Amino acid sequence: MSLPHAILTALLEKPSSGLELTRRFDRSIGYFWSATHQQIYRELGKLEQAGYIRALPSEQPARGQKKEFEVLPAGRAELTQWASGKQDPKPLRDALLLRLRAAAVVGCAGLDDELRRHLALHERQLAEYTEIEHRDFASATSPDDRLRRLVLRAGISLETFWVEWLREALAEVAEIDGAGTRSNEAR
Amino acid sequence: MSLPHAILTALLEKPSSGLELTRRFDRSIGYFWSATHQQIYRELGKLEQAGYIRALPSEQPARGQKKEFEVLPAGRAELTQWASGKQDPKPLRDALLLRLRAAAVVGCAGLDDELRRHLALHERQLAEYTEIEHRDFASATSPDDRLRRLVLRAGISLETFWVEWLREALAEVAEIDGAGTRSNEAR
DNA sequence: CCGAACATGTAAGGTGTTACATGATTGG
DNA sequence: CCAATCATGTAACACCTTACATGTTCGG
Repeated sequence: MSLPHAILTALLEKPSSGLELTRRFDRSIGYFWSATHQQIYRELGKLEQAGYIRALPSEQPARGQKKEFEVLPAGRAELTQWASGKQDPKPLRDALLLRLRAAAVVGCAGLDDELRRHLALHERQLAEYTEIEHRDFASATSPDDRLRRLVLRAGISLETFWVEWLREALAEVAEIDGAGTRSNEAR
Repeated sequence: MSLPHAILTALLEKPSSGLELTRRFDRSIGYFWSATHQQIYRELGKLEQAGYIRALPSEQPARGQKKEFEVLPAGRAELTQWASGKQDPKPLRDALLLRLRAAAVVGCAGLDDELRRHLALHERQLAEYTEIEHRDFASATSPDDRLRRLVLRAGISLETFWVEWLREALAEVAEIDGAGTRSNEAR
């Protein structure tokens, strides 16, 4: 049940419309909890019905019209309770690792291209995070900023992990393929 | 569409029954792709219908009777293709990071207990992985073993990341709380 | 007025989670 | 023979993903 709380957090930081939320979920919030606009609109409906948020009373609520939401006290209470509760970390689920394990069984043709592609993606993401840290958190002093920087650093460390591991993986696969080729030539 | 391929990989490594698969998904395979027995039985049914696997012809296929599966050539072909294809990495989704960001807005009461709890969990997982590496991969020479060790090392690096980051987070939260307490006392 | 971008939504299908149901085997 | 465990499933629900549908605003 994380998505509703992600939305509550976003709306507390700044009241927004569905599309604005979608954009923010493509940026800062999406760095650790992604969501599509369909998920967001559906969830906004539920949150409004539950009395956690309300539409800012402004224009007519017609289709195609912008509709901004703000968090009600009940929503803030719900978020506070959720954030301070218990929740076990979810086990890792990564398709690339799974594919590597599959490659150990069915052979790893063309695997290095995919590893290089992922490496490039993670390098780019790492560069983006690093730039954000320098630009927005050069001097983070308020508790809010310090917590947000802490979260950003988790992202940086994670991308750093992937970059390093993918380089190791490429070296390993190159050696395996090399050995395979040599033994093929030896026949 | 990763679960069916995870099952195909597992069955290629060793033909198994549903419950045996479940156990293996609690151990080695589950380290990077978890699944419950309900998911596994449902998926075994689909894979059998698709002609990717078949039940080993042995006893009567009655309810409550053990039923072992093996991979058919079509299943191996499907897995090979999937493993060598393209797939973008999924964006990170982590509830703890989200809760930290929420805490930046609604306050971080009781947060350090939760951080300490997660730290203990990740320390234990790291110890388990490290032990496996020493026990099973002290001298990994075959291509299979080297790939499997590579995957295991990803797990080790990830758990190491969490342990280090959680320690940093605890220090940060302690400072913030300390400052908060001091400013409360100052009133 | 028309196309592009903005803005909100519906529908369908796949995946994961939780709770429950049923039969077989084995140890006491 | 009874309880615990093994083993295989069903059902219902929540969640995520993809594709599609509809209306508004604004620039040319």
